[in-house]
Amino acid sequence: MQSHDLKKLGLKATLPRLKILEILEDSKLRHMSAEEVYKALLDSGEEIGLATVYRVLTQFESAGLVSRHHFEGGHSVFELDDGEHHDHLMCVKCGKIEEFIDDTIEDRQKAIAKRFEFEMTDHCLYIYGVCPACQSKLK
Amino acid sequence: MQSHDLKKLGLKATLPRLKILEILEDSKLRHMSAEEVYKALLDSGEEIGLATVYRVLTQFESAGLVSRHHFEGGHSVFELDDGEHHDHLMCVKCGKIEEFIDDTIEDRQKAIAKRFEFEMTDHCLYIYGVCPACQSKLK
DNA sequence: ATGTGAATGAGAATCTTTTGCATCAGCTCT
DNA sequence: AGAGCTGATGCAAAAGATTCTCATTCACAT
Ligand SMILES: [Mn+2]
Ligand SMILES: [Mn+2]
Ligand SMILES: [Zn+2]
Ligand SMILES: [Zn+2]
Repeated sequence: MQSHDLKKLGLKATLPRLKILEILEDSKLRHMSAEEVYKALLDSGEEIGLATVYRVLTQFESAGLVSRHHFEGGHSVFELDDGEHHDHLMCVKCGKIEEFIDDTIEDRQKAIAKRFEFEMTDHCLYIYGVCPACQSKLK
Repeated sequence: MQSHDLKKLGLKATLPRLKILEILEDSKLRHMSAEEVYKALLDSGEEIGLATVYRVLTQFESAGLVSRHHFEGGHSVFELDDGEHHDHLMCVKCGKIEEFIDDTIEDRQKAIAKRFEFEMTDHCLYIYGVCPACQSKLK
């Protein structure tokens, strides 16, 4: 992501915005809370306020650059949005997240929205469980 | 729900617990926030603290009497759990909620969990959209 | 009826997210 | 490059949701 990409979206290419994008692109965590982004910025030597992190992430969400999820527990996590929808599978023990898409499920969702005459705007599916690694640990 | 049902679950049949169950059973809202339960209690003349409402709802969740959902926005809403799983369709304009189950989707979810070797513990699907009533209003 | 441990109420505390406001920094136009 | 306008930032305060602390009360087995 380059500064002129931000400008195309009507957002000034400020240092906090560029750094936050950089964190989201480079972090091994694909899904980060605002706090995690904030800490990663500190670790990389940037003094950017937490309020700015929240503001920027929300702006990025509006611009379609990132998507926000509410996993069990309720608070927000963010990930870069490449335009391709996907759903999530999360380990309730260690928090590991797997991503998937299933066209059959996507189709059924559309059919259900149609049946209730809803104009679907969004949807999300979360599967929770215990990942292979955590299953082994429990034994 | 009777007091001996609570006792079976290892919960004393206290007035707050019985009243909260009553609210959940009688309210026309099937999905209520803790705050909404609290207000409903006040309206019905019960002086029950908000902290108790939170505690009791959490206990009921652990006991399997109610289930908790995090719709978009993140905070908790509760509903009586009759043991039958279902998913949700929510209007982003007015908050109206429709419930549904789709066996095809349920099967696909199991298959996905299996593919990733997760032991599935739970899952939830939220479809967001604009309900028929709100579509008309917008015109 | 009594005793004991569990449950409650009130408020303080915590956690996450948002907001107000003074200051600062991109960006556009010389 | 410089000036000015406007939006962006930092900090601290505020807000909203939920949990915790602790003194008091209550449910229920005895
Ligand atoms: Mn993802
Ligand atoms: Mn429901
Ligand atoms: Zn795990
Ligand atoms: Zn509606």
